[in-house]
Amino acid sequence: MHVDDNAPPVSPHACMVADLCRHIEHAEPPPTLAELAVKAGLSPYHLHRVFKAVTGVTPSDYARAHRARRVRDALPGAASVTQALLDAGYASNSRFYEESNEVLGMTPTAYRAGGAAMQIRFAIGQSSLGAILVAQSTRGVCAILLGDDPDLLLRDLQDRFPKAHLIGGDADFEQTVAHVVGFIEAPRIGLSLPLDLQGTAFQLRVWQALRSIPAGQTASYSDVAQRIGSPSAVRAVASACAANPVAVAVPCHRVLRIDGSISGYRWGIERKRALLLREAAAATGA
DNA sequence: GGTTCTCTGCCGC
DNA sequence: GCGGCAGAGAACC
Repeated sequence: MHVDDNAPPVSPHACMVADLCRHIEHAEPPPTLAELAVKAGLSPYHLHRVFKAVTGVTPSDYARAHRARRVRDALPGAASVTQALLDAGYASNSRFYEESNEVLGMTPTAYRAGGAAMQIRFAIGQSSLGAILVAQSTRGVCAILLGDDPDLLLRDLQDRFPKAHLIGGDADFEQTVAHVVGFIEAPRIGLSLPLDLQGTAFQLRVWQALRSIPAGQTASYSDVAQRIGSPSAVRAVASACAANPVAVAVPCHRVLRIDGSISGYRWGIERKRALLLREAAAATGA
């Protein structure tokens, strides 16, 4: 997938951390910090910091998130809830139920019943920035995608929600799209629709921070990293921006390089430039 | 309730 | 860039 127009070069650290992530995913009891340190050839202290700087989360957070993902994947097809969570690596039933609300946003049984067949309405329209796809789950807007080719936008939506039941061409929903297009043309008015954002804990923190940047203002990636309390996680912030599923509603276009130059944009750098120009004009004029 | 592991601020090389 | 300590907190038994 095309994520960043000019992604920074991959550092040796990033490669090493990527290896460790794969190791965490495959090891059966999750590896301890000390074990990971041996594998990386670093001290546990330093490894911990490096890992967090690259990914934005600690190794144990990463392991927890991966375990949670495994349950989510296993739950819909599992023989029982208990079987699914034991398979995913939870030691016991009670351990999982303690955090199930955080992991699933609902009880495990409800998730198993309804989560897999999540219904998503979508429509594709045109805005001054080109083609736009808006999608909405029962909880809120879950995707706003921009591009040149409507077919590619639809394929992107399918990739993001492979198990969902996608419903297009709904007349009622066209109104919602018109609403979102209006918001794209004038972001300052705000989007009065609820968002349904799915992401890792770290991504959600970043997206929340982005939403606090008002139209007409910008921030650097390290500003955002500081704002969420992980000042060294600059690269991870950039990745989270690139993973933003709702263009403009989570204003990742307001994040610039530290020297103020425009860095990459998931939906094309020209769109980022256009959005920023428009917002700056609205801020000074009128 | 004690132990072990995790996490972070601070410092030294 | 890297290692290590101190001390607090969470997880585990």
